[in-house]
Amino acid sequence: MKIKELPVHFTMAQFCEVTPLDETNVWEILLKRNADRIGVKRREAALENLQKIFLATFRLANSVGFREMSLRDLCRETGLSMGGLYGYIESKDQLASMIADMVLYTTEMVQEWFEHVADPLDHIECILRANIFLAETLQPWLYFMFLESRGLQLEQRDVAKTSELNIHTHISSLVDKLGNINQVQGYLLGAHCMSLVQDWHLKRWKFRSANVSPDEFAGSVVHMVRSHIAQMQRVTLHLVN
Amino acid sequence: MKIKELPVHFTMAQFCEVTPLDETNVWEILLKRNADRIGVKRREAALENLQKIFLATFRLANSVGFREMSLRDLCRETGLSMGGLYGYIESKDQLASMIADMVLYTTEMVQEWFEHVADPLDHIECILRANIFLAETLQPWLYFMFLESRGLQLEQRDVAKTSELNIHTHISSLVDKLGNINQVQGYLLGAHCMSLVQDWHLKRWKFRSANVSPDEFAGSVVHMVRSHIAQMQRVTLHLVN
DNA sequence: TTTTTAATAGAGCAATTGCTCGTTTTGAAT
DNA sequence: ATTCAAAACGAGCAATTGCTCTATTAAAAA
Repeated sequence: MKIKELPVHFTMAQFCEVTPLDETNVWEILLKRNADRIGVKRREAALENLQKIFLATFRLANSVGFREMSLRDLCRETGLSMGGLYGYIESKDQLASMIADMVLYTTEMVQEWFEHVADPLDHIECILRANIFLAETLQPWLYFMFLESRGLQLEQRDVAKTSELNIHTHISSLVDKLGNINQVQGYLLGAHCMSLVQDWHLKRWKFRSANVSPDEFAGSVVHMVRSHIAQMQRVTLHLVN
Repeated sequence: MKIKELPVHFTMAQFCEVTPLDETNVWEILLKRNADRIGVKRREAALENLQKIFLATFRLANSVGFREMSLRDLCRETGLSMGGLYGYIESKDQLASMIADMVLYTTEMVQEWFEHVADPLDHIECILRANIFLAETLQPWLYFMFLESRGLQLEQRDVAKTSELNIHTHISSLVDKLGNINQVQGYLLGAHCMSLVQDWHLKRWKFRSANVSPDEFAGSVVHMVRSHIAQMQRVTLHLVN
């Protein structure tokens, strides 16, 4: 099945079938995109250690913060030594940059997947679902970016902001296509969409303890957005008549 | 005018009139709640320096992060010396704790203000508006708490989480009162409300550059929530008939 | 097995951190 | 003007940080 064949109300399971981003090939992509900077050349060992390093980074940084995580903590957690670690990263900052790069790469990828969907409302639904389901796979990456982007070097600093604005304005422009909805309303709807979608990776602790599934969550978000748009159109029509 | 006399659709201006939390007495509250820990006894000087210290902390911490803000940076920014600074704080951690305490104090305060509102839908609207307008005054405090709570000592660590869960479950219980809406839907609606409200202080940069006013934002959020609830009730009724 | 290369180990370095404490300055009461 | 506690100062301390570099081990090639 290809992405183009997905139904509008696609589920998490259906999304996972078509996305080239599962938990195994994330590390292959990571290695490929940073091959020149990684000293270790033995592929299998490199993949295994990269996974160790990044999972440990997420565990530490997402619980106490990236800056307060020392590289000695990271060594203890991965089982590597200081020298071993530096075979995979150039510096602590560059470790964060690699995460930023992956997030930018994957989110831009998803953005293009649904350009063929003609109906604006359906298109919005696809974007919402895709971003929620993507966040299910990449939660630690996205969570890291949201909370640590301030601490990154200038280059990667605005990655999160510009990525957010891209999707935001994309949704707003789709709302515009519907007609009968003014620009401020469209802008705010875009903002609300971003907020609702990000909630899934920002508050993962809450939804996990409440046993909410990604499909339930996505369904609720889609329902809320569609209700809001329908109500706005109803009000506008009423004013016109 | 008292809080009980506020209309349901109260504006930012009306809210500011009745709230005992403006930008001047925030510092008096802060001083009062930490009087025993603050060495300096001359009230005027203390108020002025406290303001300097906390505004500088927000400026630095909210742009590069609390942990990466050194106390020497803070001294440069406030004009105080290392020793002078330590007349107002016991430690760097305790500086963060004072912020956590203020946030907890103010958010719990607001929570009680609208208990008299009988209609559940109106009650929800009041909570939404109040939290958005409160975030207009206390934006740097709330933003700090959201982004730095991981770095706090165990005591204050869960302040943000429990505070969020309190309001969340409060809203969900109000939705329950409406009847005809199942528990999962009610839970998710509560989550969406929290997400939409927090968006106002988390993405202040976005709304400022788009010139969105707090009243416009609150109106949009309220409209979205009411539309969603109305639509859920409509669907339920349709199924019943 | 021997040789050679790739990968890891971890003590050590310079810089920075939060914090202290003896000294100096300030400002109100005498 | 004199006094004296309250407040501010800032050099200095121990601890920790990111990072380097040589010694050592593991793996691959001969």
